[in-house]
Amino acid sequence: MDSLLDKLNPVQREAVLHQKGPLLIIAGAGSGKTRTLTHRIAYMMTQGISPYNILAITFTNKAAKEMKERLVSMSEQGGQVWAATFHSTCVRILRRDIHRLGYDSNFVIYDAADSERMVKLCIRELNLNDKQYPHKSVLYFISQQKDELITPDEAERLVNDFRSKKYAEVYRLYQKKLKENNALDFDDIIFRTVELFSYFPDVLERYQERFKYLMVDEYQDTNTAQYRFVMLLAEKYRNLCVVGDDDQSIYSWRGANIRNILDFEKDFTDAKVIKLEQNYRSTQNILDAANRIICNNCKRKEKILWTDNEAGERIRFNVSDNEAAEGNFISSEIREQVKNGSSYSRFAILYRTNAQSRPLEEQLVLNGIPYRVFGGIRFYERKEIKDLLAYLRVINNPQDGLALTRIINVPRRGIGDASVQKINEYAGDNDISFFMALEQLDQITSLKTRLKAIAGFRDLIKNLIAYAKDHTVTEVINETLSVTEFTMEYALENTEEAKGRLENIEAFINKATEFESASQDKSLSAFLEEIALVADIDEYHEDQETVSLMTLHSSKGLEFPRVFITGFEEGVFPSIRSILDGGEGELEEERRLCYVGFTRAQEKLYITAARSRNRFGQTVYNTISRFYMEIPSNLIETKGLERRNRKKMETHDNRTGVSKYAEINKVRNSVDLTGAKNYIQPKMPEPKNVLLDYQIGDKVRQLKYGTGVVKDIQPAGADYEVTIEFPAHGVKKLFARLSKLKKVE
DNA sequence: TTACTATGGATTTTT
DNA sequence: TCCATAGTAA
Repeated sequence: MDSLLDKLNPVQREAVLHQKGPLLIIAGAGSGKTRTLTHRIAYMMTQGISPYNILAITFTNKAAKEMKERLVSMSEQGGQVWAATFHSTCVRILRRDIHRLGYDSNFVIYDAADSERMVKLCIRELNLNDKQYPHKSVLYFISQQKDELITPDEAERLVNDFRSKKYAEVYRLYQKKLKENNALDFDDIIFRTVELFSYFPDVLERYQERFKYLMVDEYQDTNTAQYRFVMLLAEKYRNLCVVGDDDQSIYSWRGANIRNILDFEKDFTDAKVIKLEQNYRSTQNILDAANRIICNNCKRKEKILWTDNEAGERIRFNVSDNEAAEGNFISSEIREQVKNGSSYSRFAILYRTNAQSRPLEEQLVLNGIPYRVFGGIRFYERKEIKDLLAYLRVINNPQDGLALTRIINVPRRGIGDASVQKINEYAGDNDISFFMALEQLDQITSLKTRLKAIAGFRDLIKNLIAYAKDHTVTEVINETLSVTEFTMEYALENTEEAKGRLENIEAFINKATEFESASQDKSLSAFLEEIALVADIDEYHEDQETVSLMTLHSSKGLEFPRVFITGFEEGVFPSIRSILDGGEGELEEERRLCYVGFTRAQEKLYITAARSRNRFGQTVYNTISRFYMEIPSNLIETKGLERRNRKKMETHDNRTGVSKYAEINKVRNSVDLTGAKNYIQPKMPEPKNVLLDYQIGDKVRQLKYGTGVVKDIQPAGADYEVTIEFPAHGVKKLFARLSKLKKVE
């Protein structure tokens, strides 16, 4: 028990010992926040507090998982603590009680793309013009309202002008449709839970009793809805500990309200406030620069990070002629250091926007540097995966009209918009769901020649639903793939892109298999739910031998020995929008983003800029980021800028410099980057054909399932599907290439 | 119904 | 430049 406290510094210890009543921990970057939180929970349990009464809320699955793992390693009861994201916590609460709000407890969760499709439908249905009412901004409006706990009725009352009224009208229709589809979007998950707590005190009380001790991580990122959720839960026992850093608030555009953390002491006048200011991550030079930059923001809680670490090297600032040269500089720097014994995984390349990754990737490819891009188009947002998921969603819940209309013509079966429209009309007239309309197809006389194709689709779905009743998720996926001939189009295409898609499908099947072996609840609905609530960054593992590329936003919470911050230019970082129409508020958020970026670096920080870069196909000339001027010159070593021009980058010079890179541009253009999002340069080229050193009847070993006997081997595209009977896990179908089967004697 | 061309818009995105 | 969308031809 004492050893728990021994591992902490005095301030951290103070936070751990304060167990009852409101507590605000301001945790600077790299100050051992997670350590403090987990120790606090572990210490609680030694003081006789039941793990059953503790709730720790995070924003990402990754943070929740990390916390759980640490707790398990620290305490026997650690595994019983409820540590989860806002969304998964609320989903669990809703599954139990949402029927009180008139929803069915097996509601589906819409992701961003589903919401977008739904908004488009609503705009069309209200006969609004997409030019005057762009779906993106309507979607943003709706999300904003929900973050602020504003219902459609209230929204309509709150706004005055005609256009905003229309926005509110779309919101109302959107909400109505979601309910008809028994669906919740991400914002609803929080909103409906707050509603549930507000309208049904008995439900609230049950959870207040259950969660007598609350902890909220990244509190600076909470929006109004999440704030209400926390306040309601904490109201009764007031054992609320929030942890955050106002300087790392970078999601205000997603509704995060920085005031939540700044006003905590007003919400709880008896709150204890603890500041963790000792940094264990970065060198003094990096910290000094970060401190100096963030000091330029006015609305913040005063704090100065310090460290016992050595001063370290100076920050390196490098200006190149164009973005190709920028990428090349980074690549040679990495190559040089790896040659001297460093490893790829020690490097991260950060940028403001995802679009910046491509020219960087090109240079990495040219230099043979293995890398991995995080974010961008997510795995579950890829077309082929979304299509396959839509099938699963329909099988799970045929009332899911959005999913149903997505796949009705995938792969092509000659059912176009016109037919869908007619079915929709019939469904609307008779007040039934799309699927019900399919059941009564014969009544829809207008369909004529298309009737047969549609009936075929309907029967296909019905068969799959029946099949799913007594088969596992993986089997259902395989069955779906085979009866729909889903992969046929891709297999025939035989392009790099199509190959990538097939690989994604394989990877998806593997995810399903993984799910089945890891999860308690192996049902299809549990699988879909898990998928709905994961992000790509959750997949980040330190052990991959690759350089990591990601946006500055995605990098929050991570650390790397060596960090490159790229595109350090006016209009790129800070972004053009924050300069043009943002006002000081948005610029301050950019500055916080810069602070986040700097504090990711442990040993060495590089900042790079390019004099010119391509923007939407046109060359633009940027000046150096204003943030550069905020770094004291003794902390930074600058290359590529004339001394007299340090304050202001030239605008028209150096067009000649481009020719220096003409050579490399030629090579660059010949590099095929299709599907290179997750490009990992293989050390040895992988064999095109899968060589199998086992046959039917052989005993093989697989990482997860152990040993089993091969029952069948079937070709599947460029791969083989191997059926194996495992004594401990039953019969599994695995892809040879991905499941790494080894023959055992 | 689909396959083509023209047009205009384009941050960040924990779930 | 890349992408989604709208309009048109077949």
